[in-house]
Amino acid sequence: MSSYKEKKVISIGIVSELTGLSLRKIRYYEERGLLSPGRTEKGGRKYSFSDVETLMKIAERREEGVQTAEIKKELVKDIRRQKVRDEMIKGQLNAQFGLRKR
Amino acid sequence: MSSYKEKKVISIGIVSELTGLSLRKIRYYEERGLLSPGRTEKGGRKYSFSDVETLMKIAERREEGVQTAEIKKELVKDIRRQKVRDEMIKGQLNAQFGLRKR
DNA sequence: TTATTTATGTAATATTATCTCACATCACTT
DNA sequence: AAGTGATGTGAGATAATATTACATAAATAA
Repeated sequence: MSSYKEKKVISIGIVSELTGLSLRKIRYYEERGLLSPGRTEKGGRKYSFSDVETLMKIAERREEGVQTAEIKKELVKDIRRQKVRDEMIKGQLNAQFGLRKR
Repeated sequence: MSSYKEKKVISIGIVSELTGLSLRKIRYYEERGLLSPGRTEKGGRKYSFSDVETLMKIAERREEGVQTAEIKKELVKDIRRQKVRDEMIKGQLNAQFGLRKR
């Protein structure tokens, strides 16, 4: 949940370096709803490593000519898939350890 | 090695929020050699989550009245211990998988 | 084809963040 | 008493980021 990967702590300049994307693009993808960074009190954007990964996926798909609206759908699907995966893992763990008498 | 935890991507303001330490303190501990953040091209400090954890250790020890010179020694020891642990894990993995014929 | 929309760049201006350096202070330690 | 350690605060300079607007080429739709 609150792993390092999900923590919103990276400023947009660093994200730009990490991804190779321009500030403009990063902000635009947000505008289109493909990701939602956190905000500092004064309005600064804060990204997680997970956001960075999302941006790299976006970049890849954009290079393939896919529009942001389409990419957005894909990302939503990704998230759903991830959720299912999480549930399965939780289920496995539960089956293994959760109900065990001791 | 280059895990999220070690990547230097967090600016000093966010580190301050995360740790509750003043900017002054964070810079001072660096001056005393207790940690070494990365730098951007223009001179901005960049910290990793690992650095943040180190700072929290420092804060704890400072509250206990321990001086920075002493804390520094402790941190060096911590690092050595961590190194030993890493080597052991590497050894285990190697014994399990490394030399196996296939 | 013409009109729209998408995706991006760029410029302007304002605000916020960070840097370094210096000076002050207070609590300890010599 | 003097020195050292730890921190606060202020000044001045530079860098980073925010928002808004205008421009535009390429893709899509009408």
